[in-house]
Amino acid sequence: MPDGTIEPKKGRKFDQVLDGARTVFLSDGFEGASVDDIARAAGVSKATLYSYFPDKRFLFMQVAKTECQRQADLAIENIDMDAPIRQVLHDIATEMVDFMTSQFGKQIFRICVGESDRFPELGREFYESGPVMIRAKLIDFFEKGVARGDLKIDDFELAAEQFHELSKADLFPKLVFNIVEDFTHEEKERVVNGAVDMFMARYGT
Amino acid sequence: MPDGTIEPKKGRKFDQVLDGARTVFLSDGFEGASVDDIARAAGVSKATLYSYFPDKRFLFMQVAKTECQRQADLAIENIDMDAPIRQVLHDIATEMVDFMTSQFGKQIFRICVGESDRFPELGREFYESGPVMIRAKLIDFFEKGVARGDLKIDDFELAAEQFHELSKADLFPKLVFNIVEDFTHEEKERVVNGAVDMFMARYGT
DNA sequence: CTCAAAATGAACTGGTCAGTTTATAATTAC
DNA sequence: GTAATTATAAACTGACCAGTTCATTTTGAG
Repeated sequence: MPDGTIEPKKGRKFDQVLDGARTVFLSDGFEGASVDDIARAAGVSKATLYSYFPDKRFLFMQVAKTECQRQADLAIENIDMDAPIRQVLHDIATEMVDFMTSQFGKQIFRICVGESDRFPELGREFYESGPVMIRAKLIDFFEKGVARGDLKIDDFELAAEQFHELSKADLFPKLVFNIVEDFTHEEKERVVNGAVDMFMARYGT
Repeated sequence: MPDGTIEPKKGRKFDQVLDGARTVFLSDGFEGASVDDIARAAGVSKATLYSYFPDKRFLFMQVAKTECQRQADLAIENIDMDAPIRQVLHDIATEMVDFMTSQFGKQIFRICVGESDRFPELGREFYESGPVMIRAKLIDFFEKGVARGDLKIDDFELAAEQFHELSKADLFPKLVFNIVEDFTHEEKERVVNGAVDMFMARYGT
């Protein structure tokens, strides 16, 4: 029992399979990805893959969960919560837009929406580890703002969801319906600043 | 040439096929729906179906387009554009929420998002006949509001997209990720009123 | 009634894919 | 160095599905 290294999750090739799966799922979607493709991309035999994961769905869930966690960890801690309020709002909105427009953000959303009817845990799982987390962070910040006297908010949950939606205005539909591939910095700024202006007009003191 | 009746679109069973297709696509999605199922639901042989439509995608596009048109026609003309501005905004937001939460609205969105990667015309088609139409209507109304002195707006497009997004706050994610099936009138009112309040705080005079 | 156009059903083609099996080879542990 | 664990390749099962074909029946117009 060599406990010198941190216990590897499941076996030598576990992460290798997960990596291959992430690549293929992200580029082909859930239905579009074949298990043979995933095994090939992972550099692993199909039999090995099936020795780690009971089926394709489970494998996909694992990929989605892992990746969401990774993204959430990355995104949160480069915002200075003590900067002036408009600055903080601007930065948060920018983070959200950047995530949404990233390859991963776009694809994971597309897949979760497309499959969450035939595959309900998936939608729930994503909702819990995405939107719910974001909302919690926003509410935290709003509470500070109210305490400081910068904001006046009655329904915190609604305010958080409003800010979230505002940050995606115009960009989001164009993205999910494949009207455009990506946005310039200026296009993003227009929406982000619009969101901040609107939010402060409503909830600023 | 009996022109007494309005020219039937293509043949006796055209609409019958379309109806069956709508039913099956809406309940099973695009990939999930089999052409055999559709033919069965339409009460038509597969050969007949293929004599009307070249392939499954074309059939789906036809269903989506027809249904969007139908919904758009229905929704638009029961709003009194000359009522007080908050009233009009409230009514428009309510229409949008009702559409979004309808079986058709939910499913067509889910399918278009899920398939628009492998099937790009679909996304574009839906965007043009959905969000773009809504935005145009909103901008029309905003222009009237500005002329009347009720509103002050610089970026009309952005304002329209913002109002659209605000009207879906909180409700939309819960729907597409299958957290809830439907909303009460009160739940909808909370969001709709929140959208109107926010919009007027920013753009009201 | 007649005949052509439209519709039927059932079989068939060619393809894809998830998941299993098996005999063999590589790794690792002791 | 040997035995046990883990991985491999490749073939295979069973199922599903889009789209075609064709011999037969139904429909409807004149």
